[in-house]
Amino acid sequence: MSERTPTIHDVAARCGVNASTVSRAFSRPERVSPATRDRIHAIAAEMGYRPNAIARALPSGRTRTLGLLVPDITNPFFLDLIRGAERAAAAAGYTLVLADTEETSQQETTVVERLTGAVDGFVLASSRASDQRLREVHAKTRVVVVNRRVRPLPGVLIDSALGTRQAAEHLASLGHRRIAYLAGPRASWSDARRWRTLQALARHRDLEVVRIGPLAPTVEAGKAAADSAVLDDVTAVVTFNDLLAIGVLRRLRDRGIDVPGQISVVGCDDIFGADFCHPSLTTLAAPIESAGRSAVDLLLGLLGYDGPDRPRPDDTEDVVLPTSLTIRESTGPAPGRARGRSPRQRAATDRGTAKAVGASR
Amino acid sequence: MSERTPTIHDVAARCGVNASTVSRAFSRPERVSPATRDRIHAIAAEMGYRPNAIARALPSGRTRTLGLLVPDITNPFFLDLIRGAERAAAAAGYTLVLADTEETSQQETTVVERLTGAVDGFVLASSRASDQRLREVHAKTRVVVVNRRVRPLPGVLIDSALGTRQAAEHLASLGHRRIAYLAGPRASWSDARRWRTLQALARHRDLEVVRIGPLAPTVEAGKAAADSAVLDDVTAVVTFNDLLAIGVLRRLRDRGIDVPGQISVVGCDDIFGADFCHPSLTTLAAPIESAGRSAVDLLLGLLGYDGPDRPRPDDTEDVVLPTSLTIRESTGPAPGRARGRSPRQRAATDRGTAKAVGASR
DNA sequence: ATGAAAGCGCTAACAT
DNA sequence: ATGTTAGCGCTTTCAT
Repeated sequence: MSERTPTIHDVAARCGVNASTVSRAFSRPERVSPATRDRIHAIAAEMGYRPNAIARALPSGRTRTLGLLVPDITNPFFLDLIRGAERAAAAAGYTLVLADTEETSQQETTVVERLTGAVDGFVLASSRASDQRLREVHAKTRVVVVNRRVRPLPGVLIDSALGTRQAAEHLASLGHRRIAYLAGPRASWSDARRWRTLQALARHRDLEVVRIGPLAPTVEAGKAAADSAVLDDVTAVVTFNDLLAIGVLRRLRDRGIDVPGQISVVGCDDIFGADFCHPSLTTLAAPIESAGRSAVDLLLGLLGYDGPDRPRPDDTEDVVLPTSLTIRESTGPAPGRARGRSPRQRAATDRGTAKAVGASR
Repeated sequence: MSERTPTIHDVAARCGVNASTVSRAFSRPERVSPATRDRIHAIAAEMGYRPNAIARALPSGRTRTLGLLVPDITNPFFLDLIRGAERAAAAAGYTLVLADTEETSQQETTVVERLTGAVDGFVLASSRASDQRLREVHAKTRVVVVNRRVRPLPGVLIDSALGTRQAAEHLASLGHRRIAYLAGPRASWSDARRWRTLQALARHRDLEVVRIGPLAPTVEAGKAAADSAVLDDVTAVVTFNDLLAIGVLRRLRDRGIDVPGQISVVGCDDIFGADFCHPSLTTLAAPIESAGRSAVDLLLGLLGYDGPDRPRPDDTEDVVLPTSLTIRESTGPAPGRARGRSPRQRAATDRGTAKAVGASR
C-alpha cells in the first residue's frame, strides 16, 4: 500500500496527462485548457494532493517566506511590530519566519546568513548592525529596515519629530522649564532625531533639557534613570520609550515622589500597558503595527518588481509614519512655581523635599 | 564572471574531491578524514560557500524548521509563549515559523495544511480545533499541543489547580464569602479545570462562587464583566486571565469602586503589565515562557526519536507546569463585615453603596 | 495546449 | 574514506 503523500506524477498518471501539465495547472492555470485544468484540480483534490513548498522553492528560487528579525522579542514594542508584519505576510499568502537577534549585530549576521536562500527577503527591525553591514545584506538579498535610515536601503521610519515637538510644547505650556530626556540605545536613529528636536525646541521655548543615557530600553533601566532625573532636579521627564517611562513611574512611586504632582512623565510608543499603568502614561503614540505591515508590504513590493530584467530601484523612498501625543495622567502642571521662573533659581531647594511633597497629592 | 553563489560542486572542483565528500564534510563531518574535511572547510569558507537550506531539505525531508501557531498574537500571553519557543528553537539551531490562526479552527487547518512538509513539526498553542481534527494532524505530522489535553497527542499544560486553590484560600482567609469567576473561552481546558477546582473548594470552605461567562479573554470583555460582578454582589473576582482582570480593574476604577477596598481581584498568568497596573494585580503566575520552551523541546525530542525504525511513542506523558499565587495589591480583606457572616444576609444593602465607600480607602 | 527533458543543490544508498 | 549514481518534487525551457 502506497501511503506516501501524492505528487504531481501520481496526479498526472491518474489524469492521463504529463506531470508538467499538472504543475502548470497549479502554478499557471491560465496556460492550461479550462477542461483539463478543472479535471486535474478535481482529481488532485480527491487524491489529497498538496504542492510541496520545498520542492517548489528549489527550482524557482522563491520560497514565499519572509524573515523578520527583531533585537529582542521580550520588548512589547516588537509584539506590535510582529503582529503587523504577520498580518501583512499572511494576507499575501506568505509565511513569516521570526528570529530574535538578542541585540547583537553578530547574531543578526548569523541569522541572515542562515536564512538567506530560505526566505525571499528580510525585514530588519531596529537593526543593531552597522550601515556597512546592512548594505552588504542589501547587495545579496531583498531587505527592508525599520527604524533605521541607511541609504539606499528601503526603510520604514517612525518619525517622532512632530510628536516630540508636541510633547515639549505640552510640557512647556504646563510650566515645565527643566526637562530630562532619557535616551535610548546609542545607535538608534529615532533617539538621535528626538534629541535634536528637543534641543531645537529648548532654544526656541526657553527650556532646559538634560540628556540622561544612553540607556537600555527597559523598565529596569528606567528605574535607575529615574534617580538620575531626580538628582538633576527636573520637573518633567521625556523618555525614549514606554518601557523606560514605566520604570520611571515605578521608581518614583517607590520613592514616594508624586507623578505628575512633582514630576511629569512622557513616554514614547504607546505600547500595551501604557494606558493602564499608574498613573496612565502620556505618550507619543506610534503606529507600530502599521510599521510592521508597511515593512512587509514594501518588501513584497520589491519582490513583485523583481522581474528578471527590471532592475531593483537603487534608491527607494522611505515610508515615514508620524507619532502624535496622547495625553493621559502622567503629565500635569509643574510643581507650584511661577511659570517664568528661571530653572537656576530653585535648584537647591528641591532636593530631598520629594517625600514630604509626595503626600500632598 | 560567475556571480552565482557557490555550490558543493564548485567547492568540490576546487578541492579536487567529489561533491558528495563536500556534502559529508558539512552534514556528517565525522565520516570524512580530518585532513580533507579541514581543507574542504577552509576552501569553502574562502569561496563563501553557504549550504542551501531548501536544497538540503528536499532529499532529506528535514527542514530544521518548526511551526508555531497561536490563536491571537495580540494577546501578550502568547508573547511570552513565542519568546520561550523561539529561544528553544534557536538554541537547537531550528528556525521558527510563526502563524496567527485568528481564533478559528478553519484558519488553523489551512495553515497546517500549507506548512506541512515545510516544517518538521508543529506547536499548536491553545488550539481552537476539535480533538478529532487534532488527532488527524497528529497522524500526519509531528505535533505538540499547549493548553489542551488530547490523547494521545503530547502536550504541555499549565495546571492552575494548585494556584486556584491557593487563590481561593487566600480570598477565604481575607473573609471573602461570595466570589465571581470570570470564565474564559468555552473550549479552554484550563478554564474548565479552574472552575471545577473552584467549585470543589467552595463546598469545602463554605464559599459561594458564581460563574460569569464564557468570555473572550480580553480587556474589553473584562470591563463588561465587571459590571456583572458588581450586580452579582460579590466581594472578590477571580478571572480566567490577566487581560480580563485588567479590564475589571479599569472598569471598577471608572465606576469609583475601590480595589481591594470593596472588591478584590485575582488574575491569572502574570503577563507583562500585571505588576504595574493599578492596583498591581494579585495573580496566578504561570510559567508561560517555560511552556513555550517545553513545547519546543518536547517536539524536538519527538523529532530526534524519529528514526526510520523506532516507532513514534503512541502515548506520551504530558508536561504539566504548575502556577502559583503571586500576591500584590489587588486583593485585601472583604469589606468591613464579620468574617463568618452568611452571604445571604447582606445582599440587599450592598448595591449602590459603591461610590460612597470607595472614597474611604 | 501539452509533452519531453533537463535540472534546482543537496542527500543517501551503494560501491570501491 | 571517498566516489558513483540516483533521485527528492517541482519548474521551466524547448519541442510538438
